[in-house]
Amino acid sequence: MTTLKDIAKELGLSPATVSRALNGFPEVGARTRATVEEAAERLGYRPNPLAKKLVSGRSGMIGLVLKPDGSSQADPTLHEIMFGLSDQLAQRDMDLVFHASSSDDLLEPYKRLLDKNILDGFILNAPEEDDPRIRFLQERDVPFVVHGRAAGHDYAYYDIDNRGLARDSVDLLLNLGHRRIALLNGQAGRSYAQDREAGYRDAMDRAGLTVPEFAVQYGPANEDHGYTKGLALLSGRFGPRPTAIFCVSTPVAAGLYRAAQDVGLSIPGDLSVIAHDDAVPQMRAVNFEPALTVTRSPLRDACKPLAAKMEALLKGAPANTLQTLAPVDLIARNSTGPVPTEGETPW
Amino acid sequence: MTTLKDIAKELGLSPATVSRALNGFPEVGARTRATVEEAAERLGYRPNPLAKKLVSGRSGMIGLVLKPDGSSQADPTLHEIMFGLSDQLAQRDMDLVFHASSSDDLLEPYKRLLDKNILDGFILNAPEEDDPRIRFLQERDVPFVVHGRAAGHDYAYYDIDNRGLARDSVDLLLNLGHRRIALLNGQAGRSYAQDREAGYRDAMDRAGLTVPEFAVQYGPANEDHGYTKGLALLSGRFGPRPTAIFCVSTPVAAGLYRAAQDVGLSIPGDLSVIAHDDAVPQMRAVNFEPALTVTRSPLRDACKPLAAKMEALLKGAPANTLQTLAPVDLIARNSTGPVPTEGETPW
DNA sequence: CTCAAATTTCAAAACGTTTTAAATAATGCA
DNA sequence: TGCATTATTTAAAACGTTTTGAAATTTGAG
Repeated sequence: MTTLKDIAKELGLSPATVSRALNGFPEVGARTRATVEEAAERLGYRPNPLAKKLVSGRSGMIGLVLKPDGSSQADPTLHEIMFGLSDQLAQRDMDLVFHASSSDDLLEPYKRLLDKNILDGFILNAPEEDDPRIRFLQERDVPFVVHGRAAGHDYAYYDIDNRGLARDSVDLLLNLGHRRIALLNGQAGRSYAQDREAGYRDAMDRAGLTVPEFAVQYGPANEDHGYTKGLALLSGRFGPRPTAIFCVSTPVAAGLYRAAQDVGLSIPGDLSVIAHDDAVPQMRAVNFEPALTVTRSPLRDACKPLAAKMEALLKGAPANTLQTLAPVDLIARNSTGPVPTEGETPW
Repeated sequence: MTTLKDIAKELGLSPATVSRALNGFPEVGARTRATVEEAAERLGYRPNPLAKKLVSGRSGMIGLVLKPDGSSQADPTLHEIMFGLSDQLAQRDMDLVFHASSSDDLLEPYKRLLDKNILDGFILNAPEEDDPRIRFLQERDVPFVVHGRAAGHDYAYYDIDNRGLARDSVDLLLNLGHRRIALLNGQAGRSYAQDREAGYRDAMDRAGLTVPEFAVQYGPANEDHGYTKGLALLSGRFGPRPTAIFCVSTPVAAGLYRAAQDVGLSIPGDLSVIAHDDAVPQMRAVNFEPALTVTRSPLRDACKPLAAKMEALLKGAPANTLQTLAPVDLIARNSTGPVPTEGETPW
């Protein structure tokens, strides 16, 4: 391993000059710089990041803690985030230190990693209302960026406009004449679920429609949940069945499709379905039969801003200037249609 | 942040003594040690790992590079490995640095991480025959442990006895009277696929049975592959259909179940199915209908030995003493039964 | 008590870099 | 030419630890 000193000795220069030459400082002579660069290349010099970080106080390592809790198991969204994030961080010369927390103390893995004293910051996902992780990191003054955003956010985040997309989705259904519109939501505590519910209620309110309690169902955003809760809604057990359902994710919609088939309802003839699409590769909305109408925002798209915000944060940008709320496109396909005539009466 | 020097100053000792006291060196007085430990506790001292590693040359970071290639659709096995590995490494005070290689140069991410000069070693998965990654790491003298094992292995690895489990599976089918036994294999290049095929052929050979070319089908070990290739085998297009099929994974078996249903064949009446089970939580062999007969070795079980081997390797153990080939259990359930009378003639 | 041996502690160097403050060399201007 | 600037380079300190070799202290035997 050739070090800075080796180069300095080789050229009869001081380590300081070599350091500056290689780091593009302005006060180094053009000739000197050229010589140094040539020597560095020739000797195959690779700076030792530990040494660099020791003095700069930065390690270039960003932590990501995920909990392998039963429901989020094999979650394709986690997959998507991890791969995308790793890629985007790498492009900014940072690395992803991944930790799976098996402990059920949420904070334990953060404490452990912080104690090791080697991370520059964290990326959090799936925040909840009044999230203890956020409080903890703020208390300790550790830089972090959140994917998503909970109420009263005074930190760096990237989120999509969940409230807006829900409003848009419901508006589309309202314009098609639907009145009995249900929501197959995500887990109750999650802020994205709360925001989408708020948007849903905004639109329903504005249309003067009341929302019976059973019309909003919570659960993990997977196919099983879509199937069982979809079946329950369509069975008519709660009263007249909805003519349109807004699903919190495409897997939920897939479950709902199955439920509709089992009950003998056609889409979009008897039931309109719209969903939010995270655009994970293995569940493509276009491949649904009929093709699924969605609001679409690829999870991958979140990774770049998350990495960029982390970079900015570490460079000293104040957290409250690093907040993004991204708008979402609505893509109309074939799973939404006019309300069936017998369904025009509201709940 | 309190440092070693802070403690030294606080107690009127030298940093050297404090260091030794905290690291359990024998030559430090009992009283001194007690005082130091007390002070360290009181001041909330956390050693700076960068500094430590700078002098020791170790970082405690282990790299894992995965390629998000299209076919590995949200691969639950990757998920399982990542979570398990992170956990096991953490227990040994190491951390997982995860990198998703989007580049199609296999070696690029390894080079990049090595150039950063911060990793102690790598964990590789899914080796192929004459794997370029292995050659590369051996050339550079970088410690690594392989999950799986390719031919001519002179490195540290943990693998299951793929050849043996395939042999056992086929033997079970042979004992039930089956003669036309097919293999739905994984991707052709992968060493685990080659080993299982070898075991399959061992057993068939020993029974004096010839294996027609179409009886072994390759592809990604997912449900789609199981369905399409299963359908092809069961269609009779290649000749008399197999009466038993050995599947390389439970998702493949799930696809095959669907195919059998579509063709109108009952399991195990018309078709016996056996699979290897990685025991990922979202595809449980007991929940198959009928419950799936499998050879079972949880992926999770691989993580502990992998982490342990890495630890040993870094402590200086020679790689060829760190090779494990784990035996696999066969669990008979309800998807295997006696050969149907019309199926007793071999291919 | 005394002296050698054993135990404990210390000062300083080392790891590979960056940064500060000071020194030297080069340039410009009168 | 001489002096003040400016441009370039250097030596040394710093980051927080471990380790080496020496020094100081304690212990034990005679």
